[in-house]
Amino acid sequence: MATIKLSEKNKDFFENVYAVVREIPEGRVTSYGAIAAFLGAKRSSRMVGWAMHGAGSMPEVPAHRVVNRNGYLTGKGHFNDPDEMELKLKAEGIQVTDDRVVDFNVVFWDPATALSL
DNA sequence: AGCATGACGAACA
DNA sequence: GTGTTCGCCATGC
Repeated sequence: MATIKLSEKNKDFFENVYAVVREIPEGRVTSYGAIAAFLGAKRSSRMVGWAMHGAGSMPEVPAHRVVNRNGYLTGKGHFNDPDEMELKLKAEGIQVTDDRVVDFNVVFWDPATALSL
């Protein structure tokens, strides 16, 4: 169990990330960079990934819908079960081949376009 | 306090 | 188009 100590400052960033991820509709995916950019920290895509790491304790955060800009399921190994990510995506109608989202450009969901600040 | 790492991304060769 | 390097910034040792 990872004891996540959320400092007030980080809490804000983490919650922003979670809020965006929660808005990802089923059958769609987005990228760490897109979320980071939407939050105004486009160069901190790594922090988004770190936020997802904490999201493991956040059941309501569909982290499986977040992949890298290449459409690869880079974070699959961080789930409880590595296959869980691919499985969930397929269950939502997203085709996954060789750990990569098929038609990534089509199912891609851009928070900057779908959401408003 | 300093060094190494990381669910990434963009730039460069 | 592929491979390598740097930047980003929080976390862990």
